[in-house]
Parts: sequence; structure tokens; C-alpha cells
Amino acid sequence: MEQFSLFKSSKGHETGQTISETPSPPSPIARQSSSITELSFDIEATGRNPVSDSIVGIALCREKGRAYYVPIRHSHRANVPEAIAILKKVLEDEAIPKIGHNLKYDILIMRKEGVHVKGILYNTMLASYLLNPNKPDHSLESVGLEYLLHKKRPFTEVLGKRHSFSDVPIDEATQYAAEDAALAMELKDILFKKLKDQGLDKLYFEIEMPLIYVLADMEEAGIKINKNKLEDLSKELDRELGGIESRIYTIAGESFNINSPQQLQKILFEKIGLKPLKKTKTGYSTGMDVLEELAKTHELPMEILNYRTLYKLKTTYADALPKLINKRTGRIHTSFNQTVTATGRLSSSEPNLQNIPIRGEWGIRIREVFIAADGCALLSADYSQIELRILAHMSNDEGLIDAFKKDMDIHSKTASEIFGIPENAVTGDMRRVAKTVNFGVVYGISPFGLSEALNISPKEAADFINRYFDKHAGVRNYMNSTIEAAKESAYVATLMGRKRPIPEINSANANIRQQAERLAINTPVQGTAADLIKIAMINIHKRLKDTNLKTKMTLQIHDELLFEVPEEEIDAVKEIVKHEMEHALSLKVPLKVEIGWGRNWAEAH
DNA sequence: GCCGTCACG
DNA sequence: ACGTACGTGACGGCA
Repeated sequence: MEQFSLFKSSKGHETGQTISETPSPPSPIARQSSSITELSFDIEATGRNPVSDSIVGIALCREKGRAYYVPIRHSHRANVPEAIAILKKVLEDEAIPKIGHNLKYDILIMRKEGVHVKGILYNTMLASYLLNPNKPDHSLESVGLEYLLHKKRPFTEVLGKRHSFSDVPIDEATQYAAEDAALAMELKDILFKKLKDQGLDKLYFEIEMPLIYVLADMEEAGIKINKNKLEDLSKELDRELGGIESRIYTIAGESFNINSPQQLQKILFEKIGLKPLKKTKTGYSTGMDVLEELAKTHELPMEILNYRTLYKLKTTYADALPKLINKRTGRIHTSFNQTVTATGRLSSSEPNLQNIPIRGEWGIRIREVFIAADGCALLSADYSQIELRILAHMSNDEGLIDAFKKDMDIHSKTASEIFGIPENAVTGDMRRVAKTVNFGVVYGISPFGLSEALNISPKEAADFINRYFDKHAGVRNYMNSTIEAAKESAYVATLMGRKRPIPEINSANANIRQQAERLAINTPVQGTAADLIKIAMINIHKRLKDTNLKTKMTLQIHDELLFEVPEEEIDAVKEIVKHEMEHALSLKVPLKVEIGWGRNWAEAH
């Protein structure tokens, strides 16, 4: 009888009181599961990474103000099978909507216990994000404070000097955990009403909510790393670095910490007497653009640049990644964060697998370390020129639309326009300049910014920009009207209605205002690309499931998807992925996806 | 904890 | 006269 007991707690924030008591089994959950109309839940686990965490207890809330804590591995209790069996019934019931603040995490923890959460998800963290993607912190603590003026006790304070939540006395644990589930339930009504009022409910239910399940699968799948090869690479980088290091000390005439910008400044600008070209808040800049310029007059800056490149690759990738291989799965499991960026993009952390090197000889060698499981290949699919195609659609610019309909080389076309020459006379250098101009357009171009990027004068940059807009009046008009609309409403939106408030758009300070104008230009384009690939991910995920394919989606890198594909599925998956990505949305221009595959990520590209 | 730097899209 | 490309995350140095 005592094996599975619920600890009942009235929610804290109204009365400021929480009572714990042991109700008599059988539990109300088990008895009344058919009558549950919605369920708020929250997992307490040890550690941070969901793939290795183990569940301590779960808080449940079926009605406002009354939440329960179910200890599962709490203290000396270990009633795992009994508790899980009861939870499974409710959490796997597709007819019961689930409420929670960070449901991807909860879903992943439950999966390790063999529970596969299903059904509609009311994720309050995501709701908060859609309501204001500028908010820097969507923790339950922060959202509860903003919308309910509810002050939550910090988890670190509850934990104190204990190692695990399972060591927190059960009364205190109950109070803390039950409060979370109850708070999420209360926030749900408020936030989802606001979502509906602002027309964001469709974006939530059709894109962000289904994406939770896709991302959970991706994180769970992880990706395989050739650990030995990576460790060899680290040693090789070490030897290279040793050589560069001694050359640097010889040139400088002394040894110093190359990684210390302070010490480096002394060497470059005081001892050697090179000209400081740019300032930072704290001193003279030794950044890449500065060192590249200085490299024309002295041999040291180039050595520093080479050192920095290799040091970065060694510390951030070669040395860091092996430590993150999960002991249970032997693979690397990133976290995809759905509530970080202001534009709607995902982010990736611990480790960030969206910034794995690709450029240069060493970059390629790091990509080669990402490999497919035995019998599988890695398949990469990336959108070609996605942001410019979206700009073509949103601006309705005749020239851009025409170019993409004809599948022209867009950078060569731009080069011919800004240099005023026929396309067949465009040189590689001209194309490179035009490529930078095209990027600049999407970023909310300014003569100064372009001049910096191209190392030309602001005057020359302004000429390029003027010629570009003379040929693309549609883009010019679109940018002007976007800024005008933003000044009216103080926000901008993507094609799918994702909103980003831009309060600075009417600032009296010209710098702040121009910055806001660039955001107003860039956000709808970058954000629509994010909407688009999210739709593709959901559709691909569904088709892979429906057709019983074993292929796993593993990574999203903004305009690229990476899959681990059993060899016999390659042809079928290529077809599905290409089609779903190219038809995720129907735009005025065709979408183009390039696909490759191989044993490692470098080969797949 | 912030800063500068640099990896990616 | 001013300070400027858009979006991220991780590292080492330093206070």
C-alpha cells in the first residue's frame, strides 16, 4: 500500500502556504485517469543532460491550486515500476493535453523510463517566447514573475549543498516541485489566451508544438563521433601550435601568453610599434580584420592569426567534443533550444553543433570526425540561397523573381548589375564583391558596413548599393514599407506571423534607430527561413515515421538538415527530404535543395 | 561575470 | 558628429 504514495500540496503563491500529506492509495490519478481533461506535469531529475539524467520525482497538477509530487527515486524510496506504470497510462493518452513549462526536457526524461508522451502540448516556455522573442530569459521563474508576479524559490537554494534533488527532504521537495506544475497550469490559461489574441496560436499549434517532438527525437538520436581520429587530430594540432608558438616568441623577442589580448597588444603596438587600427572598450583591437591589415607590414600578425585558428579548433572542438560523448549511447547529444533567438531560429548548445568548422583544411578534418553508424550514411540537405529567395518572395522584386525562376547564378547576376557589364564578363573577384552585396542587402545594408566588409571606401560602397537598388526597385520599396510598417506597429513579422517587437524603431537616437531599422529588414527574412525549415522538419519527421523508415534526423544548421540513413534507405530518403524541403511553403520562386551523402559529414556536403 | 575573439548560418 | 552590417555559443583571460 505504501509503495506508491502521492504527496499532496496546495500551491504556494496564493496562500503562501504549502501542506504535505500522504493521501490514501489508490492514487487519484490512477482512479480518475479517464476524467482528466488536462494535466500539468514537471520532472525533477538529477544532473542536466536529459540523455544521462535519471528521474527523481514528478509533479502533477490536475486542477488549479492543487498539485502533487510523486517520488520515484526520491531519498530511499524506489518505486519505479509502480509509479511509471501509472504515469504511463496518463502521459501516453493522446486525448489528455499536457501542460508544462519545458516539455521537451520532460518528454526526454520520461522516454528513458519507457514512457512516450503523446498528444497536444501546452508548453508555457514556448508561449512566452512567441509572445516576446526579445525576452532574454524564459525560465519558469522569469515567466512566472512577469505574468503572475509569482516569486519562485530558486532551485539552487532548495538544493543547498546537496548533490541531488533526491536528497532534499520530501516535504520541501513536494513544496518546490508541486509549485512548478501548478504554476505552469496557471500560466497556461494566461499565455495561451494571449497567443490567440495576438494571432500566434496557429504558429504555436502548427509549427512550434509539433516541432517539440521532432527536436526531442533529434536530441535523443545524437550523432556519432570518431573519437580516436579526433584525439589524433588534437595531438596533431598540438604539434602545429608548438611550432607556431616558438616562431611567435622568436619574432617577438620574448615569450608571452598569446591568448592574452593585453599581452599581445603590448607586443604588437608597443614593442614592435605597429599602428593600432581600431579600439575596443578595453584597449586596442587585435581582431581578425585588424591583424589581416597589419599582416601587410609585418610577419607577426599572420602567425598570430594562424595560431588563433588552430587554437580555436583544438580547444573548442578537438578537445571538447570527446568529453561530451554520452557513456550510455556512445554518441554526442546536443540541446536544441527553441526559445533563444529573437528571429525564430533554433540554437544549439552543450555542445553547439551548429558551428562545427567547415572552412579550410583543418575545418574539413574536423567535419570528417562526424560519422554515420555502421551500415549507415550521413545525408546532408541544404537550401540554396534560401534568404535571397525569401527576399524575392516578400519584396515581389521582378528581377530577383525572374532570376530564381530561371535558376540563374544570383551573385553573377548581381555582379553584372552593379558593375554594369554583361554577365559573361564577370570575374571571380566581381562575383565575390556581389556576393557580399547580396548578403548586405539581407542584413539591412549600409555604406559603412559594406565598405568594412569589402575593404573599400564608404563612397565606393554607396555606389554599389545605389546601383543595386536602381536595378531592384522592388527590394527598395519593400524595405521602405517594412520600416514604415514597423514604425507604426513597433514590430515586424515573418510569413508565418512570427512577431518580433522592435521598440527602438522610433528612437530619437539615430544610431539606435538605424540599428532597429536593420533588424526590421533582416528579421522577416531570417525568421521566415526559420519558419520554412521548421515546417520541412515536421513534415519529413512525419513521413519518415509513416513509412516506417529507420532514418534519423540528427542536426539542423539553419538552412541544412543532417540525417543518419541506413544504406538501403538512401534513395527513398533523398526523395522525401528534397521534396518536403522544397515544398514546405509555396513561394513566388522555386526553392532549391542540394543533397549529398557519405560516410562522414565532410563527404556528405 | 564580462570582454574579446572566432567558429557557424 | 556619430558609429554601423543579421543571428548564435564557447573559449581563455582577467577583474
